[in-house]
Amino acid sequence: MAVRSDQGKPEPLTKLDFEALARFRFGIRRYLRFSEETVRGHGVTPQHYQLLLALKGFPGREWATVSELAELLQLRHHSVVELVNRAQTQDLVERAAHPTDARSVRVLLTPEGERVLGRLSALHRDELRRMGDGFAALLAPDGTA
Amino acid sequence: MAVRSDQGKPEPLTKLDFEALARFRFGIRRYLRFSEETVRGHGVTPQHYQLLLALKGFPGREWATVSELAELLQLRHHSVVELVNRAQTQDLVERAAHPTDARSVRVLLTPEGERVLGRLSALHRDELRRMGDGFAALLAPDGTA
DNA sequence: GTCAATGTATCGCGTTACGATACAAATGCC
DNA sequence: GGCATTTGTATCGTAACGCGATACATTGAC
Repeated sequence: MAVRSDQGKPEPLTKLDFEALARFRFGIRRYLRFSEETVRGHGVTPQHYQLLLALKGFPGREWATVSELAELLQLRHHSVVELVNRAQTQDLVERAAHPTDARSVRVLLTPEGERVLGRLSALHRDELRRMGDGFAALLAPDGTA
Repeated sequence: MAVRSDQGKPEPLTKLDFEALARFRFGIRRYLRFSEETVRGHGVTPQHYQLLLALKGFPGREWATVSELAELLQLRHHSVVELVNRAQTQDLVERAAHPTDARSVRVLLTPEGERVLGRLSALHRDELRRMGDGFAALLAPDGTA
């Protein structure tokens, strides 16, 4: 992979390194593209799907606070607020009082959100299995996998 | 993973399935977030970096046509046109005549684009090695990896 | 030479994430 | 218990970006 160890000043990348990075990026873009077209075909935006998935996929519970979602979705707090607003008008999620902290808000799925997420997640699971090994190969940045 | 085989009508996903999908998505978001902050810190947008990388990472050559880029970046043709326009004003890429097809355009890196890409790609390579196994584990959708 | 197919470019638009800002509740300190 | 600091959520204006619709040039088939 043309790397020494883990120093700050790296030696130049080889053509193969660039190709591997590009392949990896392409794999991600392709998956996200599949996801986008799939979810839009079901009437929701990619952001909505990610929101629903983050809620249902939260370890141990089925809801999350705005701050937690900001971390999971890697967005700013107020971007999540807006996203939740939008999803709420679509009847995909709802807000509820936090049991112990009156500042926080519990964001949780509506039955409709649950239904949509179920359908979409199944399609994503299938696609991931389809990509499966191909995706894993992308992770070998020296192109030898 | 709670799957039968590969039929169209899937059985419902388990909590673990949802968690795995959410983890996978989180991993992607995290990587893209790292990428965005890194490249912006060097004065380019994420789209610019992806464009440069697609050019330099093209197997066998160091340039690509607009159509090829549209496929690699998973964008519409005209979105790529606009992206190339923007990158061109930043002196990151340039257009050149296609040798055999007068309709096509060769998009290639400028020396400046080459420099920027080299620096940024090294950082991405390092980050990927850092995430390395963690990312691979995300790919096991049943959470057992 | 005509015509469909291909490749690139332009324009206007809607969405979305952001920074700046504001407000409410909780926490720590004395 | 009062008060400052921190934490959590929300609002507003803005800029970037990808897209659909559209236009134009070149190629290739016949």
